[in-house]
Amino acid sequence: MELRQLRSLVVLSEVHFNVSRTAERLNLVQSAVTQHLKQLEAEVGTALFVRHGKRLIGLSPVGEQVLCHACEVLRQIGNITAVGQDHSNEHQGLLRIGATHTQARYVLPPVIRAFARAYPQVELQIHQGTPAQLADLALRDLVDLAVCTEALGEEVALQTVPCYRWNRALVAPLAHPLLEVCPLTLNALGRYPIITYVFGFTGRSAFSDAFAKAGVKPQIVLSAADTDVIKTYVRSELGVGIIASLAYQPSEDQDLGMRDLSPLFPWEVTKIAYSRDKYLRKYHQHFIDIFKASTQDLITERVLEPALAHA
Amino acid sequence: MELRQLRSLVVLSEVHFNVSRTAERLNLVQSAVTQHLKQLEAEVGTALFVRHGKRLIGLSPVGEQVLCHACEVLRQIGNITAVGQDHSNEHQGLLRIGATHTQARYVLPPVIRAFARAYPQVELQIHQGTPAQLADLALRDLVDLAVCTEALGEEVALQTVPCYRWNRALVAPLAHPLLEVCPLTLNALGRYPIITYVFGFTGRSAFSDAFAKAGVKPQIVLSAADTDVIKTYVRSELGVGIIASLAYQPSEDQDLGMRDLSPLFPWEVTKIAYSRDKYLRKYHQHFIDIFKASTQDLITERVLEPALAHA
DNA sequence: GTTCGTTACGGGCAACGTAACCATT
DNA sequence: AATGGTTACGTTGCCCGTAACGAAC
Repeated sequence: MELRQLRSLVVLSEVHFNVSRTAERLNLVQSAVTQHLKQLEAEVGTALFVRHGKRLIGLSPVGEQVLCHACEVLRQIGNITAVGQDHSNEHQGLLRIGATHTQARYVLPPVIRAFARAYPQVELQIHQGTPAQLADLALRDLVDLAVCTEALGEEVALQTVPCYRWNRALVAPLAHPLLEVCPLTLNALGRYPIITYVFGFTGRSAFSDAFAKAGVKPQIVLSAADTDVIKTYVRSELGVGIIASLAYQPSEDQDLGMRDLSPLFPWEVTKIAYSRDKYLRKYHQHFIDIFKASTQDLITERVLEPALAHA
Repeated sequence: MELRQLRSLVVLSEVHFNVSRTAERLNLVQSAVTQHLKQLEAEVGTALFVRHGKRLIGLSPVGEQVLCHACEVLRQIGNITAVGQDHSNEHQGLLRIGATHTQARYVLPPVIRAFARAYPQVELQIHQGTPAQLADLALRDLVDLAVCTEALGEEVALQTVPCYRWNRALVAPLAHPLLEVCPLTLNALGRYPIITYVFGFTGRSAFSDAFAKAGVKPQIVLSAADTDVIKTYVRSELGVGIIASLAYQPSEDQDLGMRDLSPLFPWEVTKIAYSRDKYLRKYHQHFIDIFKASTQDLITERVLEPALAHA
């Protein structure tokens, strides 16, 4: 058994079992990949693939298991090279971050800036996706670190590091009556059309639960995965927005009023997650530190103070 | 990076960094192993070994980490071949069991007999060791399954399957007064010289705790790792023996009297442990089933009934 | 002096690439 | 047709083994 055979298998599974594409990605010729797969099947002693004639369609049950172990092998091989680079080229490498739109747009910029200053030779990649996709990317080691609020808490194969707490804010056109209502309650919110995040995103389920518990049925006129989209529709007066308060930017959002909603909804915790059997390079760990330090400011400036004001 | 390089590294660490022995084990020549190690160091980019001149003495910190990942790689490679064999030669293979002497001598024989009948083509190996050694063997995948009562409960990298409960029995020459004392207490035991297991073996620490809690200081005249040794010295009247009750064999131990001690000591649980990231072949799992079923009888015949009698 | 590790060199295997041949859409 | 996969065959690279050298105990 050879590593190249496993590489062919793993890449094959990533390109929908197209042998030609697999060969391209590996800088090989198709026939070489065919050989690898053939040899692997011979060594394992069973068919690993489901075939339609000559075309490969998918994996047999045995193939699934083999793939799983093969991924782990390659990850560990990656870890070995990472250990090496960490001791020779400590400041050089690649950092692949997975994040939701909100994180990428409103939380990561200062973190990335600080990190890039500290590690100018580390190439940065930001991959966007839904929380569920991010968990998957982290598990398959297609990103190094996933920044995420939901959906990865229960995945045991992921190590999660809690980083900061946040809560929601109401945004509405400046003259909107909800900006003045006192006290502001879930009931009051329920009387206006609301624009907020789609399910699976940014604390949406806790959001809905809060309304359900209060016996209020909110009028969600629009859901979006993306705070910018929400703001856009708020500006066109489709409804009031409920967004993560850290996504309100005083400088750019002067035309929108903002009210902290932390008394009404539970706090959310944003974490950084990574695969448990992944070796974190020094700069990976440093990124986490920077992220935590930087978001500490977020908490003090944006979240804790308004929260205290309402307390 | 190639698998053979990692194999050389791992085997090297198993033979105290003797390159020649490594080569023998791998059916290679010394120079080949030297090459592998050299290439690996080159790829990792750092010294992996501590050297005294040309001799290899140990691993550098980086080497330790690399070794760790390399072991994992090889284990997963092993899992892949295991998956394959499980689907082609389901009934052929190797079963390496780690056990303490007591398990190997008194518990395993009927299990092994049943297993060997079911899988005549599976080669069996029994490795003996202390519980701590067994845990280590299982972690390093030098045994498939470790049968053990202690010392592996807290190791998170081991999966443990509880199998049966047992407790202790007093064994003494037939005329010994302790066989008649009623009620039998820890205090009474404390008045006679005792022979039992050494620390780290077969529930010895719970044994000592029981005495300590009762404020009794037992007179341990001899400790042994091995029930047979204990019985031998009991026969030569050096003291009374306290052994796992399942190690008393009515047919062969007619010259010794036996009294159940389960009211005096806590129950122990014997488990089967294996490395979490190990693929268990069908017959591995079947062995666990047979073990549990077979020891179920032990409980009914030897443990539960006397326990009820005393209840 | 013996055991052990490194280096140099040559032969043999096998991995890859080219190319011609099938299969599927 | 065109895209995708398999098989056959030749060449190159490199992996191992032999052997001579150098260290360490």
